[in-house]
Amino acid sequence: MQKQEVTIYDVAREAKVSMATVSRVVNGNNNVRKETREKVLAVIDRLHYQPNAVAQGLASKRTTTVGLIMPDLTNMHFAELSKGIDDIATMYKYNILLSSVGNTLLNEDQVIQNLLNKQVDGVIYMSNLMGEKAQEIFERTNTPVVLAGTADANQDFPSVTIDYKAAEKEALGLLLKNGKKNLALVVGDGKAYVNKDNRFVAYKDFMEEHKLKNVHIYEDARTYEDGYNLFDKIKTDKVDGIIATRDVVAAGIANAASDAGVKIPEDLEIISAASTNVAKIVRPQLTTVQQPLYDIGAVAMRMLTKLMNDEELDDAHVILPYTLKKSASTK
Amino acid sequence: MQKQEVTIYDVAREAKVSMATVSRVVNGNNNVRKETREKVLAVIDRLHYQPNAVAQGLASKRTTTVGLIMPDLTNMHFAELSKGIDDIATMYKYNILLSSVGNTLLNEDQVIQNLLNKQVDGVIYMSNLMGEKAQEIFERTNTPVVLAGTADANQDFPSVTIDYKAAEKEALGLLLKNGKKNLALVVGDGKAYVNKDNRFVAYKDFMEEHKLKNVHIYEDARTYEDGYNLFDKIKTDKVDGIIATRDVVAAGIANAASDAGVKIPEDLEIISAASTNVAKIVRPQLTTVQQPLYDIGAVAMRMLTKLMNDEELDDAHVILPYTLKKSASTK
DNA sequence: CAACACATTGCAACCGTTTACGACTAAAAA
DNA sequence: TTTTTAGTCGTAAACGGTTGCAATGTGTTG
Repeated sequence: MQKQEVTIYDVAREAKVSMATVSRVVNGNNNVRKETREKVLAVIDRLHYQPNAVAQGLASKRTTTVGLIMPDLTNMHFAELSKGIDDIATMYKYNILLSSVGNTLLNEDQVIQNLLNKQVDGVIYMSNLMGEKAQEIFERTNTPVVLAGTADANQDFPSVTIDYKAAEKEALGLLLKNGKKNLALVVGDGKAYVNKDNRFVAYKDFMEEHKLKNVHIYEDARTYEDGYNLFDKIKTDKVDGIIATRDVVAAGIANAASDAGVKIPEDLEIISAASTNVAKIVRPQLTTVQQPLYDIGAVAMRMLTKLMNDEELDDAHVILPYTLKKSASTK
Repeated sequence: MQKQEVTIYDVAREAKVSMATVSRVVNGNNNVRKETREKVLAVIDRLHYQPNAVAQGLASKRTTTVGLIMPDLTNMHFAELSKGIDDIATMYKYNILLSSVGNTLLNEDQVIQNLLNKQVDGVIYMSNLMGEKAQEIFERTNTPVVLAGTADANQDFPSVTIDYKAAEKEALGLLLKNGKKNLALVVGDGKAYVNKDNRFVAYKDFMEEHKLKNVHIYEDARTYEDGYNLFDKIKTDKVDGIIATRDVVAAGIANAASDAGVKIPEDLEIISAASTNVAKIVRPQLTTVQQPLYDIGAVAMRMLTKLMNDEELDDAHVILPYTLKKSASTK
């Protein structure tokens, strides 16, 4: 049951040097004579010595671990973000400690506190909406935090996003240009920063600006089924242009429309604000707002590495470009 | 820059007790008088004391962290597995340390070693094929390992799977019953345990058994585009029945077939061996082998908790039931 | 040859906990 | 009253490293 077979002390003894010296060669400190280094390395090799990262963490106060906070692993949006984060983290030799907070804010603060107790060197937060307690915890700690694909209303924390308002308006503009007047917004969590503080605002601005009266915002549409089932209401409301934030939802609406004999894009145009495989798979293929999710994650992680290294950030609020990619679900 | 504001020692001093006592109340040890406990808890509360999990880990040799090894976060297959794992891990108060090993085996052993150095209490492995070095490392350590959705040829490690051979044969049987004779297998990694040691074997058995001559195995089909592009070859080979292991690939084939005017299921039947949203979204909807991915992950994690707790496993090789769910892509 | 600079190494404190062990107290048993 | 017993609590040694500082040796310089 001996977990730690061989410690730094064993190596020191075998190599006839002090632990300090072994520690130095393990950490690539170059204040070591070449022959000594080689001698130590030989022993390390022979004994299969592996440093205990927990002990290193305690002594050095750095765990080379970053915490990731997200709502749902199986949501492609977060999966893509995570991939960008993971790749950069790996590149900089950080491990990722995962924490999904489900879809509710319940216990978010406990989850975060737990992460902090594990002494992560930094945190990437990509949940939709930061709760008050969470924010307090983040403000109290000096562990750096970067938001990826979301932001806080006060811009208190560094973040990486796209210009959600502009994207929303551009998408709405396309629908309007195509002659659609009864425009609707379909979102998941209405309280999410991206929705409440961006999409809703942009939508209302747009509607006012173009003197469009029929405001339709549908919330809590998260799954394919939600989208499929929502179609009835959409039809009743005579909506002819839709922007859905998740593409599985958009796909559900599109399929329901097709099944009901409604022609896309003639009678109904659909734009998805996310862009995953699904948008290509559903027929007609969806016009989408292409968010550079991978890049958002990667940039966020890169920023975090700087912060963990006590470097300054050139820009604490990076906004990456999006593109509106037209496809068959709009004219 | 003081990371640790308040330690157990501070609490001890303020509460006029020893560190040992504080430790006891923190860990819920009941050898503490009620009044003492309350006094200590009050101080903990007042000082916002949070235990340092790294120090706990070093002293107790348990990190309440498990390592997760998988190829790709953005592959729904692994995402679903992970969710099952994550939920159970959370339930048992474990955190997850993520390690994706890309699609190549390169450095897999380093990744694993790194995880082990961080003193994870256990590992869940769900990559397709365990490399030799990886296996050696796992055999040398006494950190428990459970395989989820895969297995090793020798059954050396506990695992949770479905009966891939039976599933394969049942699917092939359906195609044959529907009059298809030119049956093909489309897989991602041909060397993966699930394919090499199960699907290929079952396929060849089946073909022999039914005296079918035209063997078609297509490898390296991983993405929607791969599937779409593969269709040409499939057509040339006059294949009329397909089992694809990934549903995005199946969707690609289906869409390519539709675009080429090939009728599904009349001229071509398709079965997907995986079952995510995509199978429902593509038209015609795909007949799928429903793997209980979430459950596989959950059961694997549950087994791991037992192992980490030095409990015996009733069954080290759990096989969960699958179902063949017929839909529009087969008759 | 003395003085000094620099490279190399060891000493020992420290990181923040857990936990065996023993001490102490008060109540129960003899 | 004396001895047991059980319940509480403190002491101090781990856990496996890192790192500031001092010590040593070696070569350089005046």
